[in-house]
Amino acid sequence: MPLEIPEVVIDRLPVYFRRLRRMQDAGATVISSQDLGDALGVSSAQIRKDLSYFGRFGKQGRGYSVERLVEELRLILGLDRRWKMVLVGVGQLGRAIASYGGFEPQGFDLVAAYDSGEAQIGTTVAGVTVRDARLISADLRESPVDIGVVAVPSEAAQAVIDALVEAGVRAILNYAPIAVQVPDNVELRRIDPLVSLQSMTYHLRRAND
Amino acid sequence: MPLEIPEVVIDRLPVYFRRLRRMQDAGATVISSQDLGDALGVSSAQIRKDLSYFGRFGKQGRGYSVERLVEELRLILGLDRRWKMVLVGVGQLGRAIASYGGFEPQGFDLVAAYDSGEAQIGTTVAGVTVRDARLISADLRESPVDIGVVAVPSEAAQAVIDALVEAGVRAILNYAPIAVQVPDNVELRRIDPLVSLQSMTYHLRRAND
DNA sequence: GTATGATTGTGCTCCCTTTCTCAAAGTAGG
DNA sequence: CCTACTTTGAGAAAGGGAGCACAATCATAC
Repeated sequence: MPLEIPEVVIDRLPVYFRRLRRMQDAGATVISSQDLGDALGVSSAQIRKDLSYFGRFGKQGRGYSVERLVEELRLILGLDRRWKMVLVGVGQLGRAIASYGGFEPQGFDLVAAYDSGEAQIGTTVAGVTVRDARLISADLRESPVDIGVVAVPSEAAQAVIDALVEAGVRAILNYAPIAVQVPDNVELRRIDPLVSLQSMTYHLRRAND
Repeated sequence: MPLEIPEVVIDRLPVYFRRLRRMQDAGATVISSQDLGDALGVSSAQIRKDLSYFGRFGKQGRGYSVERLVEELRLILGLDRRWKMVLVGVGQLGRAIASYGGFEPQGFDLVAAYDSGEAQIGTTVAGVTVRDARLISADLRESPVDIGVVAVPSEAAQAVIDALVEAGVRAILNYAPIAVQVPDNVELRRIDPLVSLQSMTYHLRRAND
């Protein structure tokens, strides 16, 4: 199983997982790759191939057990436990992220928040008290966390991320609109709505039909 | 120029654009593909090939004029004009999006907001008054917009997006955590932090080093 | 029990993307 | 002007992912 699994495959698994859970809630017990693919807008072959990297979960003539698949994906993705997150940057964007209610039910707990601004330090956000960003290193050495969520201005992003990595954080979710560098052993994802908008306008400009 | 340009190339252009503008602000007049690649963590060959789809902007032995390249990318991406956006869904997430100050300076104007909840209709967000979501169709027929930003609950997302597409919107930015379908001639991007987190935990689980 | 139909898992092929490579073109210094 | 160095643009090669196709397997109906 520890053979090379393409990154694109990993990125699709959460999408499958989410859809399957909805189907499970809706009472479905069995699903074919065809039907799942139709629901998600991908080909059935892709779903079968993606899943086959991890095992043989289906039955010919029948399809996949929804329950079984949900449990397998939960294990594969590491969602059978809770993960600790820290937020750095509690400006408007940071506060919105912290108060977004969608993380906690999925196993992601915000355990601390940091900022470098006098005005923010000491305030409360989503149940935690905002601490001085200079304490990141010391705090995380004492009680490690899994994921760093970065919502600071572009200029500060690289330094904040360096500090998080230095403090042992191995996964970063970057909301700052800038390209940052991390070592190979650190996972980085960026949330960048402006880039999405700007790639859509390329197509809009050409769609004079 | 209207030959087939890969989607992945388009998705990288805004990243190049943003970095080049920062370099321009910093006073840089010339940049090599090597240096730009180093700054962004991509190969110089990729940058040269990406740019070569659109023209020959560089000079051998010298590199690219930063100013020239910024202007070319601005035109390519359609950022030499302003774009009208509507927001659907003004709950916590929607309000955070609306009040995010990063869109307007880049040419994206929020011109209207909609919600289906009594409690929200009539309130104000980011300078616009929230209207009944049932008015989307009529409103947009009268004054068309370019981009729809969707921040409604998962259950409502597909219906809202169908309504926007029906009303002539050709680009959708979807914040709802669900896979939705659009016709081929409509651009769709999704902003999905939870999927990003869940693909990172796959790697975290395996990184017991 | 048998026939019919459905569906998986996977080898194979095709296509798309990235990287390699180098001739051509430009720069800089003396 | 000449030499040494830099960098682009693009053809060729390599690499990787997606879809096709089908044998194997399971379900169902009668």
